[in-house]
Amino acid sequence: MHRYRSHNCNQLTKEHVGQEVKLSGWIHHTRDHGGVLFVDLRDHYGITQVVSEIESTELKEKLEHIHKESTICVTGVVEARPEDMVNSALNTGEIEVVAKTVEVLGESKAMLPFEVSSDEHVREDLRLKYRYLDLRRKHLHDNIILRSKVIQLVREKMIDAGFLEMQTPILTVSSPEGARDYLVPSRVNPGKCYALPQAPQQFKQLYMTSGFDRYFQIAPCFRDEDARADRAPGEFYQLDMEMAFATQEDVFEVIEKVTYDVFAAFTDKKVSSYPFTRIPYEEAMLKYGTDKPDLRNPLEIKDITHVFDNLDFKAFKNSTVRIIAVPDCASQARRWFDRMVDFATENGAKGLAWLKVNEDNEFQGPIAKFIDDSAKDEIMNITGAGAGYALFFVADKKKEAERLAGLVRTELAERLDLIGDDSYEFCWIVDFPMFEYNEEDKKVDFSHNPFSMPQGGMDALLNKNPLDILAYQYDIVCNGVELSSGAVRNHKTEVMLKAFEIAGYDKQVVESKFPALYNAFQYGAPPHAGIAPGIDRMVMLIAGEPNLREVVAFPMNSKAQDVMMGAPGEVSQQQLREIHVKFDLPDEQ
RNA sequence: GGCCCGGUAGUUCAGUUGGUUAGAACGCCAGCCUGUCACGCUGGAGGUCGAGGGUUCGAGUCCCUUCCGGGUCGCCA
Repeated sequence: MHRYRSHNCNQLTKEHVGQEVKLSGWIHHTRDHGGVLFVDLRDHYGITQVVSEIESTELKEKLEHIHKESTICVTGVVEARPEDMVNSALNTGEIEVVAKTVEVLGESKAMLPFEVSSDEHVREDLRLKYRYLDLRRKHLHDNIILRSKVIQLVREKMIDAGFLEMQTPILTVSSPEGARDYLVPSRVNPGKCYALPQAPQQFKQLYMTSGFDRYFQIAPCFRDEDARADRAPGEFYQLDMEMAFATQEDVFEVIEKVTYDVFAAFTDKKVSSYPFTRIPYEEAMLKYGTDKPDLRNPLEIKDITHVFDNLDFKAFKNSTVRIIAVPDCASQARRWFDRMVDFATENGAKGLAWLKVNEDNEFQGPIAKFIDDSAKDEIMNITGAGAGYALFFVADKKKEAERLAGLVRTELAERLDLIGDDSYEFCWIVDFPMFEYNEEDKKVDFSHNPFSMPQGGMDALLNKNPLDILAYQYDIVCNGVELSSGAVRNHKTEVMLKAFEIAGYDKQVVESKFPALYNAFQYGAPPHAGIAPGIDRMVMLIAGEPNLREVVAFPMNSKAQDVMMGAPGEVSQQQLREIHVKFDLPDEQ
């Protein structure tokens, strides 16, 4: 006979009636009716009802006093439930197990920190402290199962597409670009530190240079940055991939298929069919005011700067003017518009002008008097607005106007409930600028990844205004969430040196900061390109969760602490001496 | 580091203009109940109202400081 179980708690049906079985699991719930006692026995797979009848008083007494969430092992006989007692909510609802023996395997305290059997909202710090109890709860348990299945499918799809899963070092060197590193002091090299990788960026490029063709890895990445709902502090996972002899389109083709297949496999919602929409960065900033637009939002921003050139409206003079036309909105109360103005000013706008288009297609509202007939016609033309529309105007310096119009677009859609929740809308943002002007330092900087290939190559670097040069740099975005960025890499040392020179770094900096890539590329590098979509974010989107911690089994809190394990923790003086570390802490008060 | 929201029983929450002994539901404990599956019924235990200070005859409630949690900006692919 089996030591712990002959079946799991989601298995037994009418077919098993009459069999003697053994089940193990957690006491999910008990219902004591005096003469008869019901126990819902739960394991990873499901729930089975165990019954103790009046004839076995001793057994019933025993079961009655075992605390919920204890683990027990039950032997008994499967019996069919009467027709009208079938529980259709359970896969095992046709039967029940009449208990003969019960053994307590692991006892639980009487008072649980929170109810495991209910899905009632619980304070998050408590959930994190007792994560093993939280993970027993169906909702989170199912999310972690989903996560595992998503990763498994991603792996299968990548391998089907000819990719090899390969590892990269966890203890490596600090990368000077990007976020702060997690550092690990070296014992045998006093005064030196390893860094945990922010991404396996350089290693995957070295794999390509080493003659491998298609690499991928479900890669842990470490960044010492402050948390957000969609950004875990500390560590997270990426589907890191790279392809040799590949263009941007080659990467898109692989990733579009994998993301589509994975999302479609786990959701009933509509998933964008591929090829996904490509939106140049400049266009995204104009139409959506952001480089991670939510395409479920039907509103679009238009530029009407030129319309105000000939009008005597001082507030809009010498500004970039953007407009959002919202259908079926003119009926909103004055107070509703005032609240939108408040929203805009709270976010740094000087104001938010608005107009209504009335039944006769006339403008009504605070700034109507400044807009003459020809300007009105032009605005109606550009926006496609008609009766019942409300128009919102944002005027500022170009960058600020873009940002504010983007915020207003999102806020309008949310307040008017225009964002449907029945689809995953993917798009690529392409043609990111290679450089940007850093106002603070008064210099040209890389705007994203310094290893991206500039469009036009060396010729562009030599002959174009740096701020006009675009990069083969792209983001994949879903429902307003940035899943990843990627790029065609710069595999030519001379182009690399020139690009760094424009950003103010000389040859020596490149040689010393990126010795591996710089040296490797002098021995014949293949053109290569890649991307690294965030696994946690994908699962978060598929699970419909608002927050990354709902799809991570053991997440840290927003202060990058694991309150269950007590990480980060103190270490002994001996350990610190061995790694040659002394803390320099601010004086205690 | 800035801003916003929150912290009341084991849990989720309510708590009026500052006014009697701070409540409910679930959970827990005891008892009753032979068919429940959110079982039902009776009774009971359980509170530093996050902490400290202040105003007041009187503070869960008002003020100040501070701690903790979440969100967001800064930061960040």
